[in-house]
Amino acid sequence: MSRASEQAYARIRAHLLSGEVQPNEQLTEDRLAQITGFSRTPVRDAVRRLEDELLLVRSDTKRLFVADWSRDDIEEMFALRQMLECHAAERAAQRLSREKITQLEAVNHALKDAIAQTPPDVARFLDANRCFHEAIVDAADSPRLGQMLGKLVEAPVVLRTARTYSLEDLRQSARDHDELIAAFAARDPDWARAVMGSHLRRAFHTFARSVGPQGGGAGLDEA
Amino acid sequence: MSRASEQAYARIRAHLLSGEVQPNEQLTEDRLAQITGFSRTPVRDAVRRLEDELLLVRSDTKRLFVADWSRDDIEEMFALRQMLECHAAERAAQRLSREKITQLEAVNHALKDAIAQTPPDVARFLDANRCFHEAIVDAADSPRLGQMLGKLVEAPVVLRTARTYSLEDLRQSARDHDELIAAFAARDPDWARAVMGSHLRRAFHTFARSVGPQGGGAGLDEA
DNA sequence: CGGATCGTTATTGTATACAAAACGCACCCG
DNA sequence: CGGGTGCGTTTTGTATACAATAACGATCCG
Repeated sequence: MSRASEQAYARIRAHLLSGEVQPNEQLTEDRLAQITGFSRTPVRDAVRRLEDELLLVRSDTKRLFVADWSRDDIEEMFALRQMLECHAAERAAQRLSREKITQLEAVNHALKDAIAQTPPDVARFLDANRCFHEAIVDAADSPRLGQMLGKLVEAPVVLRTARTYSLEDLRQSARDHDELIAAFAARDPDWARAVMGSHLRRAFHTFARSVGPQGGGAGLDEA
Repeated sequence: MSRASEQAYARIRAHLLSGEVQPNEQLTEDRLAQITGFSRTPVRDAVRRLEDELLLVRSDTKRLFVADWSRDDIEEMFALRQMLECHAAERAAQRLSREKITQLEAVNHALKDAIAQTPPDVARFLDANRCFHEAIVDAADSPRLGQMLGKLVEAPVVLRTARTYSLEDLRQSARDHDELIAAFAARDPDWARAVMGSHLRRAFHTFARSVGPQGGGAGLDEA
């Protein structure tokens, strides 16, 4: 989309993730238009996308609310991501060129650098991590798969999860990436799939441990 | 969405599937507004959805075109559908109530009736088939999974595929459904997944056989 | 006092006019 | 003759006004 629509999307999204709004809180298109500074037209566009990503939901009568992610929702999200990204890893193993594999190595090197800082540079870690996973999905060469994963990874939980990583978690991630690269270099789809599976499953448990076993919305229980 | 937006979506979709337009043909929002009789606002809404379903695509400069589904695209679509719907079957096996299973039996009974006609009532078969699969996805109780599968199944290819079924293909589908029901009744997720896998994979090969081994767009080579 | 109904207000949906951007073509210059 | 540049046209993007619908509250009746 173009300028206004895109910016409106980014601002509303930031607003939602910032924690300034509560799950189940009602929003109006007018209010969002005020916040973003654009008219309702591009705002409605942005809202459509955010609905699609399930950051916003509409009531049965079209009123707009901040989504509330239950624990079940989050589990579901992780499960789907795992399924799709394992598939991506499998396909990537069959398609990645030497060149691309070298690039992955570079990205993971940057990721390790971010970890090696004291304290670890989590922002850079996240950035490199995202880049690494995106490259794999891209190599899978499946537009629809990419689209689906895009939405899943965009989910708010992923962002919030980051800071719950311990240093050891971060290091294990880097090791997983190394092994993924080895699987790619060996052109072994099964191996790649398996490594990706354990990589993501561990991420889920790390998350699950950090938020505790209780259900309910994930929007407020922090700080 | 509401009336105009929804109707615009339905009409444009019908227009695309009717074959009156060619793959890669350019469309304008204005033209679609004329065709549907609504203003551009709801049309743009509808177009967004159709873009999301990949029936329409935009060029790098935002111009609108009828999507061209290559053979690779179709294979990809089937592969993703298989992956997701196997997952759904697995989850459904763990969740379906006796009651729901009974309903599935009824639906499949209707499906068999449609086949038993001479000639087979393909429209009714398709309807019952869709209903059957939707019930399973619904029972999987995973909103995002449902959303993803919705888009995939909406794809045009599925509709066009129907008429390439032979009577024997239709009967085999009914048998697959029976076995799925058996797997559900036994609460055996692995069994359900396996049956769903072969069910959908066969559908793919039926399709692939009917359109032949060549690549290229799937929009015109019929009649 | 409980509950339904109607009128008011808040919110979303649609149409239209206008702005911005992209395409195509002709023209000009090397 | 080739290529780039400018201008008119086409197409998409945005703002605004208005229409339709849903929520809320007050009033009236039982």
